Amino acid sequence: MKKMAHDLTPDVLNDRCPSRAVLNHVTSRWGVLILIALQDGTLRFSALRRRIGGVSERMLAQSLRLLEDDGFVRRTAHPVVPPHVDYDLTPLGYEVAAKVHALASLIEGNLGQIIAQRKT
Amino acid sequence: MKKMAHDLTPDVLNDRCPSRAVLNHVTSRWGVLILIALQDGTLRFSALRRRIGGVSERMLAQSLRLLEDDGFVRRTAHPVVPPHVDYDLTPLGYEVAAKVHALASLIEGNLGQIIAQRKT
DNA sequence: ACGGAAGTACACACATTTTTGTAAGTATGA
DNA sequence: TCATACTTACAAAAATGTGTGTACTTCCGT
Repeated sequence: MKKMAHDLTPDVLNDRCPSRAVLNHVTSRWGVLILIALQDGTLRFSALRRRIGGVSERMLAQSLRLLEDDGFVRRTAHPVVPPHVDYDLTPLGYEVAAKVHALASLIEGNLGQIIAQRKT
Repeated sequence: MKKMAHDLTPDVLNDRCPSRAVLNHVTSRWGVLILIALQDGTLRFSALRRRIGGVSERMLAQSLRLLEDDGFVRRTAHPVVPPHVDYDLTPLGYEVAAKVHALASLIEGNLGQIIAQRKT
């Protein structure tokens, strides 16, 4: 028995592979920025919102939950009023964030070039 | 003269920074996959479309143009009929693709864990 | 001291915007 | 007839924004 119906090794190029969804969470508009922001340490919801320019409460909450469900972000809620919730990266989340950050830095570092040759 | 009105160093966390747009092109649903697919070498439009599961002609063309404008992908059209167009990565595109690929591989490699702990 | 305003971490309903898909068209060779 | 590499118009789907509510606490002014 060697032949299986569907492939067992994850492949993002494959339409039906579940890795696609996870990749999308990580590379989503706000997901990327959340991971980068949390690299510097724990942040609470409101601080994260201030750190990431342009994000709405709705999208921040939504994106955080996806990353939490995937196991990249840890949520710690303190049972106090007014509410206090801390967010930080899991070990795996840290690895992912490092890759994302490397990508963002590369782009930031070459932004001049990129924009310069655009109008060519 | 030390104080400038707006910051000159790119920062993706800043709402108004142009690096945001470039990052979005690269991390877009199809942009990521195009870069990964082109890492293995030159591909023509139709081959790329077959390689990337689930992409429509429309989105492939659109995403390719964005990456081309940003200088990550090079387009080479041969003046023949029927049309023949080759796509490959620029040096900068190659660097970006490597980072993206590293990210995708990390996710693929940990997909088991990720899915396993989800239902917890 | 007392009323008022702002901050907190969201959820929810609703509106708008953005993204993506679909189908059709093109000129021609195999 | 099918494949090629797109473009364009139209339609559907998905993402995102906006405003409201919550149950309090702290800070502010008077």
